[in-house]
Amino acid sequence: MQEITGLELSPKKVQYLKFLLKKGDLVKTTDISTELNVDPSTSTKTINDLAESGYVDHVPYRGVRLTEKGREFAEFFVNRHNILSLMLSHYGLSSEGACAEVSRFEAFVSKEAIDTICGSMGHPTVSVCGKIKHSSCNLH
Amino acid sequence: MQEITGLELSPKKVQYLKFLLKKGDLVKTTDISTELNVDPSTSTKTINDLAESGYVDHVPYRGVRLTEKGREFAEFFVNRHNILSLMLSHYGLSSEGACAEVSRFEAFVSKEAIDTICGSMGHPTVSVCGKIKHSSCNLH
DNA sequence: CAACCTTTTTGGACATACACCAAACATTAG
DNA sequence: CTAATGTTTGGTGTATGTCCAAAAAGGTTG
Repeated sequence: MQEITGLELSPKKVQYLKFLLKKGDLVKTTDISTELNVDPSTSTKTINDLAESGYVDHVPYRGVRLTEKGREFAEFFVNRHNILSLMLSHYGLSSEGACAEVSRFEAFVSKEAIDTICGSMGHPTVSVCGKIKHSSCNLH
Repeated sequence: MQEITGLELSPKKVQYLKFLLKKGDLVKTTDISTELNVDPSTSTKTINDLAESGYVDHVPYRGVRLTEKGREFAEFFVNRHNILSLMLSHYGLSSEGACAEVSRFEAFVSKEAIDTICGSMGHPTVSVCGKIKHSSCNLH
């Protein structure tokens, strides 16, 4: 289990990891390119970056799978998304609006801030976008 | 007065405009490079970009000044920063923590979201980082 | 008012992130 | 085992943002 600052990955790479976690198991690079609306060659290249950094394992022509490290990060990314969406929804944004807004900036919010916000909310278990787990929250 | 989506400028350029508004009047490109910790040649280049897009006027070797358009955007950027900082401070972040956190992601939050949040807060006039004006808030 | 010193800009190079296209390559279906 | 399909490689391009070295402009002072 490694330190997560929350600022390790670019917005696009965060999207990749969240999608990989949602799909689970072995995912085709083509599924990713379809989901994220990019050329298949783009997703292959990005996946190779993520593999080099140890977030995924890539078996060429076969598919991609999160590593243990990748899974931990992906779970944090999903929680971060959900906590931020819940927060925005408290200020009058619709579920969809909050979700869309958060998707643009979530990659730049630190884990430290998320833990603080999460604690301040009383560690909610449900957001407007999905459920929230607290295994990685440092403020128990 | 033109439409502002809030997503027009990159994080760095938002910083430039906020600094220019704070300093007011004619600002040396060297002051900017000192403030933002970049090489003077970097600030000159970025200022030229902003001048091409109509946010500033640049008189070479003399200084930089916000245009009317630039001033409107800069005021929105400052308000956005302050509203988001106030929001985060409601969830347990310190003034400095909220301010630092917001500085990283503010460029990706839309004016539409800010107006909604601002309205939901009852149009506060004071934040943890400075005062808030409401001239540009669409939900008066 | 000319030479010098300082400030600012220009030009060139580089890094990161992201994207696409065309061609090569592997897998799978028939 | 060949053809169609799916995937990767290599090449290129755009947008940001960065620095360094050299040129240019501005300011200062004998």
